[in-house]
Amino acid sequence: MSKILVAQHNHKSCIKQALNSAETICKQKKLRLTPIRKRIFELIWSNHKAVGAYDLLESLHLEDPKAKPVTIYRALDFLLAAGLIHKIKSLNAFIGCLRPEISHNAMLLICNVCQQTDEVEAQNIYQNICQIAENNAFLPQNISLELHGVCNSCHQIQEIDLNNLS
Amino acid sequence: MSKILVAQHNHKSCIKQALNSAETICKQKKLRLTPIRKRIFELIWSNHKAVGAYDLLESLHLEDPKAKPVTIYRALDFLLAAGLIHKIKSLNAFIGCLRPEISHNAMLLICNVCQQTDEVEAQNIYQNICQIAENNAFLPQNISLELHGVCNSCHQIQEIDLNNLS
DNA sequence: AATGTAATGTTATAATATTACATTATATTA
DNA sequence: TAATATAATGTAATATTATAACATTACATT
Ligand SMILES: [Zn+2]
Ligand SMILES: [Zn+2]
Ligand SMILES: [Zn+2]
Ligand SMILES: [Zn+2]
Repeated sequence: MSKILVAQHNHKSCIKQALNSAETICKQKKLRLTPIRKRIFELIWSNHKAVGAYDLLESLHLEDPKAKPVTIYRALDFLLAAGLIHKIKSLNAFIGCLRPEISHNAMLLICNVCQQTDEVEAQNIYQNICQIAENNAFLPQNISLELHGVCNSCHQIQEIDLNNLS
Repeated sequence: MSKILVAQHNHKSCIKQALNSAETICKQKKLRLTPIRKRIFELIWSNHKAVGAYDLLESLHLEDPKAKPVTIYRALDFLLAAGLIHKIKSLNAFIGCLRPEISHNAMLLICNVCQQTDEVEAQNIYQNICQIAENNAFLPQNISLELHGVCNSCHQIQEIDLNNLS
């Protein structure tokens, strides 16, 4: 996704790749990517917007009207533990991880306009953060770094709008 | 708070200072720190642990049994907007800001053991973050940086425990 | 086949947060 | 000061997000 206008990208290949990665990783880690878990993973990957648990439930209801919240949350717990998705705490929403293979100290970029979320490498940031933590005698165990703002695509649109006004 | 063992500090002076700052800031910004808002601010400052909205409601109920959730959330909204408190998104909880006077790009250090939360200066981190955002053509508007881990105080206790075991 | 463990089904409920509208307090200014 | 506008609070209802508890089924291991 990074630096690529979302409108230009072939999302079916995103989904395909995400599913491939997920299956490989689960095979490696001996985790069971059951049909429910896989389906919810697919639903999360239906686009690049963070999705809430109850949105997922609504989608799942189209296929399984009897599905309950706990079904979703269990699948989400599994996918989180497997490192296949991220929880965006500032939105209480979930997004597919872009680089589940590698241990990723990622930074989430969340667009306030189109809601699409990107994930970028931030290894240096994490090192700096850990240094500051150490300076403060704090032992970090879990870091949550979320940026809300305007993505390139939406920023360009805004500029176009401003130009058209004048 | 930083680098000071919490057990050693005089928390009444924390509260006093926090209230003084809040009143000064509200006067400057022409914001109304009404009795309700002030009281909830005090309740938030009752210690250095992040507190949930419904915990606050429970406390407030001791004084005003008719208080409703929306009372709390309104006060929280005001205090957040005034920059007097932070919301810890990973906990759905709130904590008094340690440096409300200055525009603060802070980093929250949340202890998984004692739940006490510290806030440290992280100007450089924020610059690095913004640089990475820029590299990715992303315009940052709001940054949320939360570290969960073990604070110095709890870490020392753990070491003592380990020593005693052997 | 027997057994233990993991996953799912099902029901209920907990925890967090907001909407809508009425009322009261405060600020503005005629 | 009285009239008016704006901000704050009261009150009730409801929306949203998440978990607990226990029964049943599927799967893995022996
Ligand atoms: Zn895509
Ligand atoms: Zn966007
Ligand atoms: Zn203190
Ligand atoms: Zn601690």
